[in-house]
Amino acid sequence: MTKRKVANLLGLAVLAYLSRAPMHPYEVSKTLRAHGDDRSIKFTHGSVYMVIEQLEKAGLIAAQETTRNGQRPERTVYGITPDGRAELEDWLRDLVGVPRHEFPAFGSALSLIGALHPDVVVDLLRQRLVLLEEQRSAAAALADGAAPHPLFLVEEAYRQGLLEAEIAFVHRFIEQITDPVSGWGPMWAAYHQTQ
Amino acid sequence: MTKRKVANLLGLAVLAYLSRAPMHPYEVSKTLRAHGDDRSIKFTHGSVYMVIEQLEKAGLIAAQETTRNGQRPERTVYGITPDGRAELEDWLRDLVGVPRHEFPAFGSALSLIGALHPDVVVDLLRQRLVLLEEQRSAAAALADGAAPHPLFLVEEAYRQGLLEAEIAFVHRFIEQITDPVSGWGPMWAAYHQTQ
DNA sequence: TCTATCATGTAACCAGTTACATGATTTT
DNA sequence: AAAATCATGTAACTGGTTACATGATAGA
Repeated sequence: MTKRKVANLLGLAVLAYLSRAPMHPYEVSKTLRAHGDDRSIKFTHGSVYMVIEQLEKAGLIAAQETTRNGQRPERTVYGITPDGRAELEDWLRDLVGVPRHEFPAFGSALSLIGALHPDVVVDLLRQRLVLLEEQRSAAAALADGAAPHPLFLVEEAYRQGLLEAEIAFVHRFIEQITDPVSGWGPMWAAYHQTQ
Repeated sequence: MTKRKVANLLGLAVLAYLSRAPMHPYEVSKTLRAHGDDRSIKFTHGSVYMVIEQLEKAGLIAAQETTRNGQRPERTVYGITPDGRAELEDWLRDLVGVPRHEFPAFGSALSLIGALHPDVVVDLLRQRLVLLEEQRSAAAALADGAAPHPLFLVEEAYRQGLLEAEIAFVHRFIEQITDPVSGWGPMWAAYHQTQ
């Protein structure tokens, strides 16, 4: 895959929204937030302006008109271009069709966890479990609240799957450390001393 | 949590390594790669230099000596400071103890997937499954290759858990779309026409 | 009417990636 | 001895975040 002009996934979301109707940046920002896209895509007010600028430079969107409402700053309305539509389709296909290596923070922490004493690790994992289970409840509540169609919650379902997997993993990990007969705790603690 | 001076997780890894022994940047880079930390932490040659500079500015590490070997460029050896040790401990505790919201790319794509036709989505999901299952085999092979202690593979175990969850999710999703009696396909396709 | 919040955008700063530079060592 | 790769670092570019600016509207 030849590197995309605009890499930021926020750009994809903007393309998706502009493919329905032209909008000005602030409106895009509002709409994204209103639709709860901030749960699945990281963005701030500022980054929306930035990415729109990039998309325009790349020819994927184009300014359509500039209006002014009283003394408010001018608003430029952008629309998607044919290239933009093609990019939207291609990009989405790629993301769905081919999994990419990711770097979840908890994974990074796990790879360095030897630097902590096993006793404190167990405490922390228990604390994490509590918080994860809270998230699970919150997610369940969300799933109950009626959505227009479950397709709108598919991203939530995915998240929940990951959440369950993490909970299960943390449970297993705690047991591996604390198992009275074959637990890693003692060896780990001894190794930890040597630093 | 008051914002960390150095946010990049690569900085955490560098602190962890320097807490065992002082090193010069290139050596850090090599060691990280040799230990396979590039599976859990994203970094390049260049970013190691950058993050070391940041850590030094923040007082978490300090230059210890500058040596020179023939005509090669000078090497500056860095060691961790007491502040650095404290930060390492605190940061790791935080990462393990409290889960943070993340933004996996597949999740982002799912939130926008309505922009694709359901038929192509099903194809893409099937393709994804194939690739995910390849990853699963590769991971299993890795787990068999003898590690000094399973603790060194704990990050892999975590990854595998997530992988299984994703595979299960994709299976379910395909069925939800294609189920002959209550599948979302037709409604989705109709909606998709309207654009 | 004063204050808070919304609407809208710009500018400055900082972090991260990529490309480049150059001597040393190893391979062919 | 030429070519490739390793060892080591710097510099330039680009992307993203944060902070700021300012008029409009709504609530107390």
